[in-house]
Amino acid sequence: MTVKSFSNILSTHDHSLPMYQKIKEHILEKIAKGEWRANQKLPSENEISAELNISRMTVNRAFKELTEEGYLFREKGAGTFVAEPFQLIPFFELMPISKELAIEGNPFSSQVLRLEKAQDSHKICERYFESRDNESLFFSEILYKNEKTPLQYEKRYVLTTFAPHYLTQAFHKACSTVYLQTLSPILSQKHTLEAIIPNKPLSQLLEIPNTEACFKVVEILLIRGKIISYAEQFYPASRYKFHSKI
Amino acid sequence: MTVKSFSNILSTHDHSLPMYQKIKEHILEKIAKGEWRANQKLPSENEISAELNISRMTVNRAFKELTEEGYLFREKGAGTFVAEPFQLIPFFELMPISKELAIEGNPFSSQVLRLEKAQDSHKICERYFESRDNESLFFSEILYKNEKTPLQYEKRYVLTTFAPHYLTQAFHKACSTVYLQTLSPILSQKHTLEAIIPNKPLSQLLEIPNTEACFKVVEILLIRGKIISYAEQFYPASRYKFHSKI
DNA sequence: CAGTGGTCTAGACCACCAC
DNA sequence: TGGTGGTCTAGACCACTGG
Repeated sequence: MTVKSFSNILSTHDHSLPMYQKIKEHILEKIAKGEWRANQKLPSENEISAELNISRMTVNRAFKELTEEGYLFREKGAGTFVAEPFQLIPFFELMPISKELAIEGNPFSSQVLRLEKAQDSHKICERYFESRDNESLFFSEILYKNEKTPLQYEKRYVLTTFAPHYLTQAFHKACSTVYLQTLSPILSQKHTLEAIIPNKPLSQLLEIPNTEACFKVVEILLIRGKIISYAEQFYPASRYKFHSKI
Repeated sequence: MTVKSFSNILSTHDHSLPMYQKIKEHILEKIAKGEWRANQKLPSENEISAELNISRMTVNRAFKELTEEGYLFREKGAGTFVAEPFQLIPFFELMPISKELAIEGNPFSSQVLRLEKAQDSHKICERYFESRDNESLFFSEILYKNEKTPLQYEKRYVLTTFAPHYLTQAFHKACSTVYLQTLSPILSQKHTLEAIIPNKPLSQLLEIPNTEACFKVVEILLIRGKIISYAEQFYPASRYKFHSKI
């Protein structure tokens, strides 16, 4: 790649934008115009820094950011390449139930059905916590309502060591998810979304006919990869829809 | 801030991790432990680089990345501070079915059940296209399979003016969504996700017992706000789960 | 004013890759 | 083996902030 692809970049003495920004925009323009196509190799950091008479670190910053933004990909020892154009992938947000109702300004109430030390913690640890230790667990069953309409039934296990005061909570202002999130700033989480047909007790709890489906959300909370809570949440599908963002 | 907050970082000669990573983790740990709280000021880049006897650029990279990740915020001329803990809102991606199977390296086949000019376009325009004009529409019914297992049933209406060659497509390599996306670079889209219990014809098509729920996705494709396609897609819930990307 | 972060330089060493 | 990107250094100048 000996072609001078960057020579028409504005002079180094134009300080309206930082140099790495100018490089980024120049590259994006080439890609947008189709001048550089997917999987095509870009000039190396050394070539560009030599051509523009700037430091390699500056070129590196431009390349690194464009890579993080998904426009390029890099291979150690090989080079930097134009990435495949990406598609708009729609996604659905899932907010904690209390947060969601609060945002919409709806009243929120919770009915604690059970809140106790778990009996069969050994089995639960093995099944849901990926742990062979018999760790001590709390168990809760909560029904969250919008005004008087059930919106979510949740059963949850929590490590007692993580949330020692869990049993004293009323979950009046915040749902269990939000409560646990406040306990640690470094909580991470995984969710799985399924669709199910509720069994009879569940449909009675949620006050829906058993001809109606439910969303089932499995929520796993982790700290540095260790599971500290496992929950299953059920939403009546008639009262809950996901709308895509983007 | 004269306290030596970083002195217990592993020696510079430990090359198991890049230095900026070690700094990042050290900072995250302090935040996690509550040692540094929200809005608290961190030592400056200069202080840390002096204390650890490393370059300021290395500290800068750690700070910059933690800021991009939302853990810190910075103010020019003032300093670097711990950010408010943020809530992780999980979201679920919905990829076009052919793209999803391609990524997972699965075989993909499609069975076109119907592909024709729509009969009752006037009603359809009014109901789904927010249009009182009687615009000409194509109609398709397609069953997408992974190997021989049905994965998605889709019915779709498309403006004939947008996709004049729609009837000649076989949808062997790309599903209808991807085909339509290739026709215009400025397509936007809206999706709605519901859970339903399938009726008998649908459960037969998808080859599932009628005790099993389905995801129903409504996909609306638009160009500059004008709807050009309306589709309903049904996924058997037993064969399809959404996993959150945080 | 002194200190801060934002940017940039002109080198350097390394692991990795293609040849 | 020579080129690539990943990382790091020891300086530097600037605009901006706070006291």
